Amino acid sequence: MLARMAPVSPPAAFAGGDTIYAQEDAADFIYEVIEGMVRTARLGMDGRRIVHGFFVAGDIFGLEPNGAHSCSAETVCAARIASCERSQIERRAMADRAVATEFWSWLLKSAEQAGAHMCLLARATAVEKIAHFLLEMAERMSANRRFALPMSRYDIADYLGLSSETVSRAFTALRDRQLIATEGRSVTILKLEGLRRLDGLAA
Amino acid sequence: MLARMAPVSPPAAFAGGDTIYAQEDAADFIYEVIEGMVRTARLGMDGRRIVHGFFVAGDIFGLEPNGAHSCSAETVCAARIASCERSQIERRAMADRAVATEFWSWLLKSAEQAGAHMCLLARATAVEKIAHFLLEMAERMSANRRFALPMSRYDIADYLGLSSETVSRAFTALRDRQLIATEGRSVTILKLEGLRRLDGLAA
DNA sequence: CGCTCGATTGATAGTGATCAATCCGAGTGG
DNA sequence: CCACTCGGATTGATCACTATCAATCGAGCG
Repeated sequence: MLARMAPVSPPAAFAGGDTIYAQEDAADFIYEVIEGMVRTARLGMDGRRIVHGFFVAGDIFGLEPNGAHSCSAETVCAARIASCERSQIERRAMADRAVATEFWSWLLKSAEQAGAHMCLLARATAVEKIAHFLLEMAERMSANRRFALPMSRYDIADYLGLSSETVSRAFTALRDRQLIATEGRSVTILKLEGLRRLDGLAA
Repeated sequence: MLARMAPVSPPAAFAGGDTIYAQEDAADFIYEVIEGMVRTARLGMDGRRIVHGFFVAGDIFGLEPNGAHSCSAETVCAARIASCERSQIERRAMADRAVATEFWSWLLKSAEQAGAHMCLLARATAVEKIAHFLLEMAERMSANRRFALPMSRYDIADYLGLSSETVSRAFTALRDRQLIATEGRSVTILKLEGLRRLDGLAA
């Protein structure tokens, strides 16, 4: 929660597909998703896109080491985004011990998540990646069984290092195994345990 | 440099292959490599290993969000390792603004590196991964053209999400293209530009 | 000397990318 | 209102890349 740490601007409203900042833009602000979803992505020289992460309500993004963003950030669907000057955060972190602690633990947690994602990218099969992805999304969107994925198959593919066709096939494979049901972009988890068994990466 | 930030213990000497800490151990210390090389790795339930990173002289490792290590850390070759209580670091960071800034920028930089590695894992071919790996190692071991890789092909494979055989084949492919020369585990870069062209992931 | 481990190379199989066609829903303009 | 279009999703066919299985070779070591 950014507001606990620094004064935030009133949330700005975006439509789906809007660009919040572009690769190489100056990284002077930090953002928090109030509602909706945001993705951060990087484009390689050869046009290959990598989606670094999806951010939902309560998530913070836009913090980067150098002066410039290494990723672009776009809304996946209509969203409201609060922002805060980076210098403000830094000043507050220096002055207020609680803010510093919160920020520090947040940084560590995102490093941890990046590590888990690296495991997934390095070693999991397509179906395992999708199973993990669905469990991750269900948890982050705090949905029990049924939830709507706002992002396209292309977004999922670029997040998991797959092609969109393979993402489709993995969905149908899970559906054929009766682990999930799908209806457009909304997913119902039928057998949580079955998905968990496929997500065998966590130690 | 850990010593600038907190009192460190005198460096401990390890042989190659020693375990510094194991997965699930309590994460009460932070470490700095003084000499040699360390790898951090995670084992999945099914035995698949993922090497999260290699650390050389000057690198810090062992900092994790929860109380327990999610990775194990082992020496790749004989090494000297300094350590420091985590609580000490935290106390110093609270008290000294310069320490806090240094630590913070260090955290952000490692997040950035993790992001770059995710791109590599997600989208690069085997030869591209090896090309990038060699450039990364040449830079981090501050070697100009010729350097010895202390880690095995298995370590490299688990770092890049490949099999050891594929790593071997990628090395011979690069050798056949006259981009590198190899002699056991030591590598000579013959055409830096050729390798850079393969490493087309950075934006 | 024989052992084991790591590296390399070959042969084969499997997984996912790519090319291609179809289908569907939403938006658009006649 | 309906034909039209367009992007996303799905499925099929084929191909490329890498994993896997297997054999060999060499170095280090008891």
